[in-house]
Amino acid sequence: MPEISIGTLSKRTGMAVSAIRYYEEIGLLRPNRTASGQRRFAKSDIRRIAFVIATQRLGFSLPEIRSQLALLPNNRTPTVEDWSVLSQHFQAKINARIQDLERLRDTLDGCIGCGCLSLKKCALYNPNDIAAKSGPGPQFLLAKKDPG
Amino acid sequence: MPEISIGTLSKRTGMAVSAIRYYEEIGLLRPNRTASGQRRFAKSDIRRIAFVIATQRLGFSLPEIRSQLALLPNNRTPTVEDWSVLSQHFQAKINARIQDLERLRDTLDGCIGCGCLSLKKCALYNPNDIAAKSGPGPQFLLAKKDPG
DNA sequence: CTAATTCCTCAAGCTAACTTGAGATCAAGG
DNA sequence: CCTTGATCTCAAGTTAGCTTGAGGAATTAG
Repeated sequence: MPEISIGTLSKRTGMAVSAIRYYEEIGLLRPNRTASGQRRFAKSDIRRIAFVIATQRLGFSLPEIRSQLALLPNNRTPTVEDWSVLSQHFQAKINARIQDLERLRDTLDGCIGCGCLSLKKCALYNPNDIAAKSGPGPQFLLAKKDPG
Repeated sequence: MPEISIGTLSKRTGMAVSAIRYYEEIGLLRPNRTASGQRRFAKSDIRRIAFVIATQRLGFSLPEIRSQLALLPNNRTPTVEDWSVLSQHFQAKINARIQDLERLRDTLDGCIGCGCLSLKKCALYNPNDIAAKSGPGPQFLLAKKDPG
């Protein structure tokens, strides 16, 4: 059996069936269909979902991830080489994000701690100082810890 | 006049009036009221909102931020010293987050790039390697966090 | 063959962090 | 005094990333 059912894919990845169907809906996955209409996924979709999980945890949105996955060849099963290319992309993004945080950390004391919370000059409110990610809500969807 | 209106607060912080009202609703701000019911904010609420904006950009949720702001004295206007305490708290959290990202970056090549995307041993999917997050993503796979 | 399981679609619901709109009141300027 | 603009409350809408439920069909185990 070269192709797997949605339930199998769900068990292999830990991703809920409903989520997988949603991923198809937004174009992250493109399964085949049996004559009766059931989805049949390639085994390489396991890795595809794994990649989605991983990069989501890094704070990337599904549209962003989709555009990255679009770099994979769609006429054949992606090779290790193919995945490596995507890896490079995200390495760069992680590095940029680390630098943002470091700069932020270095200016925090001289910003929140001092009297400079004037909203004019403070580095914390200057959009250029932090990776400009569009959209409402929290800009950094990084791992969150306890509310302390 | 020692106290300011919601419109003034909005202009000073760049925060929408509707957002300020929402912040009151969830307990981030506790303005007084005039006899006719209009909100009157302390000038120190400008800094309070500034703090919310800054820490939100770091990826903290409003409940988390509220729990931090609760450390401020509520019987008097917070001093630079008071704010500095909060600053320390967030410095530690930023450092932890930077470390998470660095570990992630260091394992990414040996994870996405290689053949280890087996979901079993890969560091990217090991919850212990990354602080559990809330929000988007498969819920059961990612441990729920305390809601502040 | 029957029963249990899995799968299908479509619609609606959920959470966070707000925004928008309706309808009414309040405050300030001329 | 009257008009304009600011403010009020309350309800519903928005976006992302899903989950849940209804109602029905297909597949699999016994």
